[in-house]
Amino acid sequence: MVLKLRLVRLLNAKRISNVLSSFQPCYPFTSAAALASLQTSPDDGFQHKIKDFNFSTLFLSCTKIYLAKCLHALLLVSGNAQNIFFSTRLVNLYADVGDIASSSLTFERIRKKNIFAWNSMISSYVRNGCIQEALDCYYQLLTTSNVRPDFFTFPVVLKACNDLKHARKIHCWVLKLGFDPDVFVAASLIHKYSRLGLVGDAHILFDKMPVRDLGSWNAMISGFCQNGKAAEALDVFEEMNWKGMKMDSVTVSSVLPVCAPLNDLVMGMLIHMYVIKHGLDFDVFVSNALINMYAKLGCLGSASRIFDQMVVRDLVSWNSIISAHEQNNDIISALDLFAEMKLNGFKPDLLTLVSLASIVSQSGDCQISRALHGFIMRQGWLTEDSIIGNAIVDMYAKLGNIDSARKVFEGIPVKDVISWNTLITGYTQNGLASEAVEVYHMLEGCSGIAPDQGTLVSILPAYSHLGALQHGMRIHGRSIKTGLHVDVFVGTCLIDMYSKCGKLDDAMYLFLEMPQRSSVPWNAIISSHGIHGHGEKALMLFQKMQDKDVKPDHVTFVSLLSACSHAGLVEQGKWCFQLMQEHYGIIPSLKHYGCMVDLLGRAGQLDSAYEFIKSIPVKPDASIWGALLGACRIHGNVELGAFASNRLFEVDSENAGYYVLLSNIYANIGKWEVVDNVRSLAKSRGLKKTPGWSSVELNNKVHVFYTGNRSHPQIEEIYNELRVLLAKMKSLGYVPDFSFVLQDVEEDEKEHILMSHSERLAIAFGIINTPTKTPIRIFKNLRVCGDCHNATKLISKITERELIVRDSNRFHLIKDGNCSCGDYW
DNA sequence: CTAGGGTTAG
Repeated sequence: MVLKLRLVRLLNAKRISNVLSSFQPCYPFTSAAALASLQTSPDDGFQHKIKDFNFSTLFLSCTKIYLAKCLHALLLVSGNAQNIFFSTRLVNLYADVGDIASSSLTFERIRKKNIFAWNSMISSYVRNGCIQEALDCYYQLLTTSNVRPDFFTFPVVLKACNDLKHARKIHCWVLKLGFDPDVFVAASLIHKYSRLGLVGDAHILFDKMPVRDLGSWNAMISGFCQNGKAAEALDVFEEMNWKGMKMDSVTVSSVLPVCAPLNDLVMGMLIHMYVIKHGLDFDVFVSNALINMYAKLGCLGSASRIFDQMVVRDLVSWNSIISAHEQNNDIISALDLFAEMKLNGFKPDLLTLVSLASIVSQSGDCQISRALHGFIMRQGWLTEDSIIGNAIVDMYAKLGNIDSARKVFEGIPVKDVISWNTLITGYTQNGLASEAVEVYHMLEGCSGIAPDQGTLVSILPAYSHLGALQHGMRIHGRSIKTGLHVDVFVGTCLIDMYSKCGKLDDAMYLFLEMPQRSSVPWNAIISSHGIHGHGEKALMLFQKMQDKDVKPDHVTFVSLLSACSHAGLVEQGKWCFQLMQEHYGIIPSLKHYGCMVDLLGRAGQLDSAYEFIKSIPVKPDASIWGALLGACRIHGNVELGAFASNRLFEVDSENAGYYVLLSNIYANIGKWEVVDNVRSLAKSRGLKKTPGWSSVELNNKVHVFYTGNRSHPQIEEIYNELRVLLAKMKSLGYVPDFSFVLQDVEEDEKEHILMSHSERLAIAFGIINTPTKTPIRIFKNLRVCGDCHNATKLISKITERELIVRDSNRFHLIKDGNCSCGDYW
């Protein structure tokens, strides 16, 4: 280093630039040392030599902070630091190498600041993202200096202001000073207005422009694109083409991002061809935009090809290709690319980590999730931006770690509507519907944030899950008020909500009213008919869907197969399963296989179900064996049930529900010792049976009843009602089915146990508290037992009420002593 | 010595 400094002094000034640019980053103290050395031992000859040197070329070679400082030192030493040209250039140089503090310090030291200096300072702040400082600097220019802003000032200041109030104020200044016709100023104003969504204002200015260069067209288009106004952007885009204006790389990279939201792959490909024809693919922005366009439209191959062909890649390119793989569910390649990115010397930024969080949640690795969270905290990104916080909330929620999700949510300094939506969805997806509702009420009550489309989509499934029709209808009303009911996703959630609350007719009415171009609403209405036991109707709807050329997806077939399974349509189910693979080329997932096992098993074809499992090309998971075990429970096949549960506990020994199923099988045939063994096995593994509960909605409040729990204030009344009903039921020929009592007790006791099932408490509560002959809707978290199913039928006859019971498995739509969704199994 | 319009996200 010392040697190098000596060199600096000995060489003539013209060589200095070469020496400076050869400095390596391993000399972090070079600039300070150079400054000290040059100041303490000034060499007259050297100073004399650099006095007349043209520093302009030196500015170009300074690309790092220490080089900028070095140059600053040389300017000081050579007595050039007071020169306003050089100081202004220094202001810009420091800003360009990212040292905004030195930049502003240099600016402060300029004694007589001219408009060049002011403009440079404001622009430096903007380039470094210091928006407030830029505006402050501008107002300082207006109020404290004798210098007047010029037409260079306004474009920069406009870039800094993000709200309408400021933009209008600037516009007034522009008019006052007569800069209106200047192309640059006008284009900046146009861009700002179109970006703020003021279509009209942007158009007025645009039409008034005497000369329009390509930049003005681009300003107009990009403003609309960034504001989400795709249609307006395309109008301008077409007009531009029509007027013979050739688009450049800026036009292309502004317009490409609107292809995906419009689902317009053709336009994307046309632009891509234009890009190739005009050689614009060497522009990094253009290639990045192309990668993102293809990735979002599901063409991962095209995205990868563009990435591979890129000569120069930046951080955005890497982020884009990683998120492309993440969005298209190729997490292995996404992780490989992440490693490759680091090998290429790129440091991950906030957006890399957002993609990574999503990858981790798909991979299901809880350990990595905590490491990722730690890394993000250490970077200080969590306090900087809500986006990364939201991504972490989502990640934890998807991994089932809802408590951590909640904690991170609480820590987000400025929560936006997506923070709330993510948490609500997290609770719903983890089966915690009432917590989701609680968070939704907090959002409505005290957050000051307006719910959006995403909020409705996140809260509606919670209400469907709780069977809370009145609440769900309130959301429906709300969506009509805000015009969101025409949204396909909101509409689909409403269909789901109405059908899960027993209102299949209303669900169908909504379905007929909404656009049916995508598979999403079809899947919802098919599954609605499925859970109501209307398998034939579900198949008819599927036929209609095909007639209308709507392409079914893997979800469609899950809905269809489970509809067939609930209605006992074995042959039709098999046909669907074949059609899915042969005609639509959909590779069955474990969900589809599970449905098939359920279909065969429910229908009593237990051996075929087992043979089917053996034919599955992938390793069966717990849900597959669980379906077989459930079928064995229905059909009382002890042997196969024991076999299935052994396989089951190999893959999942943590789910208490499966132990209950197994013990039920043995309880049914009176093998109480085995029942005890299974129960103590579950106990020794620390598992607790999920307590059964039922809920009923009354006056906008959800009342929850636990089996055998006597804590409700009206409990005496409820049991009285049940005793009266029991007597009437017996007179109609009711005989309790004790096979559903899984304890080894006396018959009297068994009768009482059946009567204390949570669904009966809820029904009795409903009967007491609602007008006669009105329908009652019950929701149960587990399956309704066969005895309760029969009892409910009789109660409906006695009370002349419609009883709608939804359990974790299906619907029981009971009226006049019959269940319109078919009988128990 | 100073200026407008561009790509990635939950």
